This record gives sequence, C-alpha cells and structure tokens, in this order.
Amino acid sequence: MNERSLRRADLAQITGCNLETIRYYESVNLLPAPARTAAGHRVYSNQDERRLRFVMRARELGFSLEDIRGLLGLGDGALHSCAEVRQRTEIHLADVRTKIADLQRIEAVLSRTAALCTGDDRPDCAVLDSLRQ
Amino acid sequence: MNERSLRRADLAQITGCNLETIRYYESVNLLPAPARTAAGHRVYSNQDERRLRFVMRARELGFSLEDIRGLLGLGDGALHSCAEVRQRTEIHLADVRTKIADLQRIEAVLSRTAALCTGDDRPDCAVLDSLRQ
DNA sequence: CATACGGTCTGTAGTCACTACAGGAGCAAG
DNA sequence: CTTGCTCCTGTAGTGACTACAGACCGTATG
Repeated sequence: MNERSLRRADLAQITGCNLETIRYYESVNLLPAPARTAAGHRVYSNQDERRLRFVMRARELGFSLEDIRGLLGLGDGALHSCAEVRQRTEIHLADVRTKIADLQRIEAVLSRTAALCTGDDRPDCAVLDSLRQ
Repeated sequence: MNERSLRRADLAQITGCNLETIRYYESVNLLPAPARTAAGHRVYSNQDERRLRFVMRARELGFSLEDIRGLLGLGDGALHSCAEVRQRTEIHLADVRTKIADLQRIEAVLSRTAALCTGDDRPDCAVLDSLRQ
C-alpha cells in the first residue's frame, strides 16, 4: 500500500487538475478538508486523490458540481440507490442529447452560410446577410 | 415605413429577448444607447430592433458577445471584410464541431454505463463504478 | 547561518452571459 | 387620488472556475 502524502501542487500535477481548482472544490464541499502539516499546509492522501479523480471524471462527462455532490452521496440531493443514480444519469443524458442536436443545427447553418462567402475584401458578406436576414 | 417607437418591454415582447438582457446588451456596447423620453425612459426604433435581432441570431448560433462585436464592426476586433468574417465563422465552426464530438463521446459513455444499471434499490451502481474506474 | 527563491496560505476579484432584485420615479386607468 | 404597472439605476447573484495580492514557510546554496 504505497500511501503517499501529496502537497497541493503534487496532486495537481498527477491528476492534471488546476492548482486553484483543488482548493475551490474543497471550498464547495466536493473534496473533504485534507490533513494539514504543523504549519497549516494541506497534505493529501491516496483517498483524496481518488476522490478528486472521481470528480474530474464526472466533470468530463458533463455532470454539474451539484450532480456530482449527489453522486458522491453529499448534501440534500444525495443519491443513495442505483435507481436514483440511474435516473440522474438519464436526465443528464437527455440534456447532452439536446445539446448535440442544437449544435448540429448550428453547425449546419454555419457551414452552409460560410460556404457562400466570397472570401474577398469586399464588405458585403453572406454570413452577415444571413444574420440580418 | 411604419416607424414604431417601442418601450423596453415592447421590444422584449416582440423579439422574445429577456427584458434585462436588453439593458445588459446596451451596457456592454452591443446595442447603441437608445433615444429617451423627457422622463428618461428608453425609446427604441426599428433600427434598434433590427440590431437586437442580429445579436440574438448570432447568439443562437453560439457566437460570443466578443465575436458579435466583431461581426457588428465594433471595437478592436472589428471585422471589415467578408474574408475576415468568414475566417471568424470558420474558427467558430471548428469550435462547434469539437463540442459536438466531445458531447457524442460523453453520450456514448453515459448511455453505455446507464444501460448497465440494475435500477434497483441497492447502493452499488454501474455508473458510480465507472466513475471510480 | 543568512539569504534567495519558490511553494503555500488566506481572502478576494475577475471571467462570461446573463438574471434578479431593491428602492425610487413616472404614468395611465378607474 | 389612489392603485398598480412599467420604468429607472445600481448592484448582487449564478456556475465553475481562474488569478492575484500579500503574508508566511521551507529548502538549497553561498
């Protein structure tokens, strides 16, 4: 059990998380207050590292910090059963699918209008025309 | 030429823009300061309405307010030629495509793990397991 | 042993694009 | 004339960070 103790910069480095974001997550109760040295410097355990990685992966999947609090079993919206977690995930999934559809519509409009651009130095422009309608 | 003069609430109503957002756009120089009544109430012209609609359509397409300032020919990043507008659009389009790809990856992971959920009352859960790795 | 340099601490401000609210003034209908 | 709505300004809140100021700490080097 290689139990390491990490300083904040070390934790940031091995996880790829921004230094300040670690302190921020602690301040919003996503990470527990870590151990401290006599001088008050934070010392992180392997468990702290696992917890941070959990939060980071959930963020990568687009869960909000509030969602993650739920997934971690924290706060009012704590999700205690698989059924609750699944429901929260389905809601988030629906949201992701909506965003994809919206962006695909945007992509279609943008690529269509950009293709109409002459790309020369004149000030009249197909993109601006389409925005003016 | 039915030149109307609109109060802020009227403009909000016919464009579908939030009331406060109109004032916000003025404060960040996306909309020009409108005419005022003797008592200091804002009065919007048809041109003001067209300008707001331009901003709203550009927002719907995901352009940032800074981008829109460029498209409107305002500020430091004013885009004066079709070529410049096209380039800005291509950059934005690339960004949209990246977001779509990211969300599709997220969608795949979420739908795969959600499908593994038993959905019962037990606390062990496929989604949480995948977040823990 | 002194000093320089970097890391850490706290609290706070800035970012983006809004959104909401407090507290006051104006205006039209009943 | 009063009620109720809109409007005004300025400011604070949102989410998820990111950055900075000013003080403290810890280690490597001369």
